Amino acid sequence: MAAVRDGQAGGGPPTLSGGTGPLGGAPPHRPTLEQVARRAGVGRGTVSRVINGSPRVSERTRAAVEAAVDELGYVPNRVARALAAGSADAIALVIPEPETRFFAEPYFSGILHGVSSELARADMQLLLTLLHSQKEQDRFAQYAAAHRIDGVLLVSVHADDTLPDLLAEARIPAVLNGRRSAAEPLPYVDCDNVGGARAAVAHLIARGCETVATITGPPDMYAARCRADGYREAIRDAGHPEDELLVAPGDFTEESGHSGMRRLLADRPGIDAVFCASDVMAAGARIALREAGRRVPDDVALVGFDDSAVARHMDPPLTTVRQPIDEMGREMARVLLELLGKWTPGAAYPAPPAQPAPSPRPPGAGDRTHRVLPTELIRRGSS
Amino acid sequence: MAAVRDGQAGGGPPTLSGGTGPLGGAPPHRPTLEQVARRAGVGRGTVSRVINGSPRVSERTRAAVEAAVDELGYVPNRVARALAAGSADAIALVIPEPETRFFAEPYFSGILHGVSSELARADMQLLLTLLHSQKEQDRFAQYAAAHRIDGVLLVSVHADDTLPDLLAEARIPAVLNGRRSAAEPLPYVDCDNVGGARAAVAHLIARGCETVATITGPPDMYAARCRADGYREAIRDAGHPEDELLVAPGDFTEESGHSGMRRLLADRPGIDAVFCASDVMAAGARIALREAGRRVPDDVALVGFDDSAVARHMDPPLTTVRQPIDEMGREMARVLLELLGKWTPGAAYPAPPAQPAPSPRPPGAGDRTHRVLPTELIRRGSS
DNA sequence: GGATATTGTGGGAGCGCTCCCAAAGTGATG
DNA sequence: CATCACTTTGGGAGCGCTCCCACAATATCC
Repeated sequence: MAAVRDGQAGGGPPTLSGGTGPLGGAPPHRPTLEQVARRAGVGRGTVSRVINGSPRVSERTRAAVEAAVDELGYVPNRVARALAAGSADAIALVIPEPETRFFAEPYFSGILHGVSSELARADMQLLLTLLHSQKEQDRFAQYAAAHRIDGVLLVSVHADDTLPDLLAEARIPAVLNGRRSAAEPLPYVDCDNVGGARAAVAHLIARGCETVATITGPPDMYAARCRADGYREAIRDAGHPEDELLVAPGDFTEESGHSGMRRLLADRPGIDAVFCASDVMAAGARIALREAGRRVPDDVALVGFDDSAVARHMDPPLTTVRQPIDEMGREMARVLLELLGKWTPGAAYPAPPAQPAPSPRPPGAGDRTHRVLPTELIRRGSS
Repeated sequence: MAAVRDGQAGGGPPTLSGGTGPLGGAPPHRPTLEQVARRAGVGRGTVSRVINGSPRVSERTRAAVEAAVDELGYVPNRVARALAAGSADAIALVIPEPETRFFAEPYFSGILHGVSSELARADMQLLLTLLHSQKEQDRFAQYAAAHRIDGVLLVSVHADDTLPDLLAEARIPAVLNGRRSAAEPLPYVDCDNVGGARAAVAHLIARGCETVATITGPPDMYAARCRADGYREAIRDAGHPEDELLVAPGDFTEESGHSGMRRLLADRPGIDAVFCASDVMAAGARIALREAGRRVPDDVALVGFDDSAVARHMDPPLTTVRQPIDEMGREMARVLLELLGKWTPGAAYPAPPAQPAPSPRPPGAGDRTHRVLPTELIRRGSS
């Protein structure tokens, strides 16, 4: 203990390095809670109470402690806090390696942005974890449990992913971005893929297109299936004939969009519109159309999904379905925070002294942990 | 609110959701080092030595401990370890808010990927920190110092950024991606902007272009100035006349590429090639060219910089300069890890007794901490 | 006026680990 | 057979915080 004190006793307030000039001054000694307490002439517990905003502190004392905190430039050590409190004040955003392509999309940046800003409000830290191998993926739940993080945010979940279950088993709160199936038991935040696809196709039909095809995403992703479902619903709603040859399977890659389009052109030369389940596939399809000498949108109208960067830069710019990405990120963070008890939706309201019976949840919207956000059709030149 | 405590004791979703929770399995009990020690019939110190790979353990003991670790499924608690060891085993990748546009670029994903994979090798965690406001930016150094992280990686540094200096003052090891000036004192990893630009322009000249213009990036970014310098060098090397009207200022945005191109076309109608300091500006320039009825590359050849997503999707695809992004990320992580002494054991933490004569400025004369990686010209249809 | 609440406050007891020192064990040496 | 050098091991002493219990110091009541 004496050793600790030395660093400070030697030369005045530790964090006045601003006064002594850059790089020249005192050693970068970080004051501890104990030192703040001594300075303020109070006990450790009291300082702890003040910095945690406990109401059980007198005004006088609080002011004294705050002054000491300022003078010393005290910032609590999060590691110590985490150890003592048993919670890390950090959550991990987990991305399986194969999904890193995904990074380059505004999608990812939007999620990140939303998550980050919501987390900042709760003063929690964001850990980014790329799982490079299947082994890492399997071990992740175990590591996560080593108390370094309080919860997990999972993006780009596939139907056969086991990680969510591993996390559930390990009792680690997790929120998925998207769901694995219609009956996803875990908390998730998704967008209305069915509705978005439906709106896109309805738009094409309203525009006068007769033969509307689609290029789908990989069937092991629920979002892809939903988009295909939306397509079918819109076709049915319009009373158009259902034709399975108008449905080309893709896998969200540009290449699959290209080959899917070629297949469609070969099977059904008369198509005059295509709904692609992703913008990237639409870009591939656009190339195939150009190769086939079809003009967009005059010969074939094109609509994508995602509103990614390529959409705006295609020629003509691509009509597409936008997801409320930033909001999805925020929502994921909120759901997780709520799960952790770190965030109360109605925290601003006076505390409910006597809560009435469990408030009945609106049907469909289900519990607070299953959320589906609306999409929006962005019209551009391709349709 | 006592929500947190309530959650733990009361039986909410968080941790102690009950031994008889919904999933019914074993209670989520995390074994401690102490328990492993007991199980293996050894002392805590010995277990610690084993899990940290100390050589001072007999084979017999090591085997016994490892068996106990396996049986119990022991994973060290990183928080406790960080507190005891005084280092957090985590570094932060910091991104100022205005740069989030940057996210949507393969650039960012590449850096992230490189950083992440190198960090994983060193078993360090990656904290992603978006600084949403100037205030957050100013406070960051202080927070960072609160021992949650060992070092910082900074991307997209501007000439007038003070954060790097704040970090240096707080003695927090930091590595920049790019530099603020030719005389950057802090450790950095950059790519050869001058060489890349030079190669791009030389390529245009070799191709037979007579009047090569450029649209530059914002002058407050050193990278932008370097690219402009590279342009000038190549012009000079080829013996072409230097003409300041061939240099249009931009700011890396599409809009500035557009207006820059219009200005160039107005001032020097005869230009037959343009080197844009970023792909995004090239996209803007491309639009202006189309508006002016100039064909690419027949009338005007176009080259960009960055090899971003737009480059591949332009029509024609854009010739551009690629940076070894993934490798830059890796290199940043390596430099930081080296700075932290993660390669050599025995890192003295709080206040070394009497360190002989360490250079007072960690980022002093650097060879190992100042790295410039080569770029590569990617030829596509636009030139 | 004495008993009982109420509000503030100090500080002990950890959280799970690393660091380090002294003790125990081992073998070679004179 | 005592001595010394080395290896291996156990466990005390924290790291900086939160939690919580006891103990003031008032305030409230019959």
